[in-house]
Amino acid sequence: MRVSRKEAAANREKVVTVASALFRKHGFDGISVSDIMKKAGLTHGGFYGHFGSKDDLAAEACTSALRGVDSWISASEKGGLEAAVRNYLTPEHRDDRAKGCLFAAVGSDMVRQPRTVRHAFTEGFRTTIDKLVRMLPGRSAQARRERALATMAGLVGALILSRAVDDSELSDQILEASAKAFGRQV
Amino acid sequence: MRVSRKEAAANREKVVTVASALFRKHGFDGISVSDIMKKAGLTHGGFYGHFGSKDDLAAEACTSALRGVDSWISASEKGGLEAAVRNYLTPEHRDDRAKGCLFAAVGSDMVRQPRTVRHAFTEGFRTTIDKLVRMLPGRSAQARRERALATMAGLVGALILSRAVDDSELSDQILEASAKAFGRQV
DNA sequence: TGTACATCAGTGAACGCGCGTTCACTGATGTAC
DNA sequence: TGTACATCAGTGAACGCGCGTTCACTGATGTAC
Repeated sequence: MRVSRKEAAANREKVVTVASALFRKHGFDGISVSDIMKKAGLTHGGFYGHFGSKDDLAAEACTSALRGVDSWISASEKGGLEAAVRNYLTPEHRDDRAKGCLFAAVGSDMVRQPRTVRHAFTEGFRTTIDKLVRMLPGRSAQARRERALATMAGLVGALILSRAVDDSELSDQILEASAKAFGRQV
Repeated sequence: MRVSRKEAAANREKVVTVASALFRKHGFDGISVSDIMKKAGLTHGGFYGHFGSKDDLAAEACTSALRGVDSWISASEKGGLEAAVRNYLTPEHRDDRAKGCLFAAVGSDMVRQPRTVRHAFTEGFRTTIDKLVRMLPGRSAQARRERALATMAGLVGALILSRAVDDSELSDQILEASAKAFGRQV
């Protein structure tokens, strides 16, 4: 059953990618090592040849998920802040957690995660803020950074609440009101 | 071992109160029925005399936790929106999840909860927005409501991110930048 | 009001289950000659 | 380049554990007379 090193490396990467989607969809406690491995086309026994623990995978999966920020930022570069906000607060993003923003997918669970996972999350957050700052107009660097922090908070909160609520009309209203508020000058 | 009806009713209420704090602190999956009952001064076997399931308790605990919104709103009534924002985005609120806002405590997990729990959350959210709308100045009712929705999103997102991040300096910056942004005219 | 009995709130052992993790094994890959 | 053997990626059964839930039991409460 041995597999070439190249294949093994590809398998490992597949597991991380699959995990980053499944953790976002189901939460860290909502998906098992066994199910992750199955979705990656493997059996659960091989897991510990690649990762030290489920938590270790979670940390890597966070880092992997946060690479998606790049595509969001670059897709919004021309339109500036308003485009970034509009691209983030869409019904499609709300309805597809597996491919969406990690901050919104597991944000309120992060405080209960082990050090390594929180650290990966935090580094990804810093990177995101830095990229957002570069998109913003504004006088001082300080003012731009403050605005980036508040805007990110607004976006994450809006997406989380729009997902949490069980009424699709209210959910749409949250997205629209937030897009309007955070897309213009705060 | 039987206990008077009055005591039984008080025990039931105690379980709901304790659960509302423990769910906020540990998340729905992070605390067991057994531990909740222990914290309420009872043993786990009696649980199903009061509740149909852990999920049923979770729904009641959400409703209970959302009654705390009243004290936040009334404590901020004189100072208006700015006071409400300042009262919400404090380090104390960030550091005491058990007594804090349910939206921020379990927001990103809510989409994965059973119908009854999401419904309790949603009704509490509606009530909160209605109360917040009444605090806001502004022209049309529509504009005030939109502003309330966006502000609540900003507050919840800021609190969640300030808790998620593993760097206390960054955490404080999130709170301060968000308080500044959401406390003034959006 | 007092007695006799039915009720039922709470106890703690036990259940089945799925979880994260371990391990002996398999057989293709990689390497030494 | 070809052969012989060591390596090790992946398999699937098994582990101990804690979970939500059930149940037979206890004994104080509530009620009927």
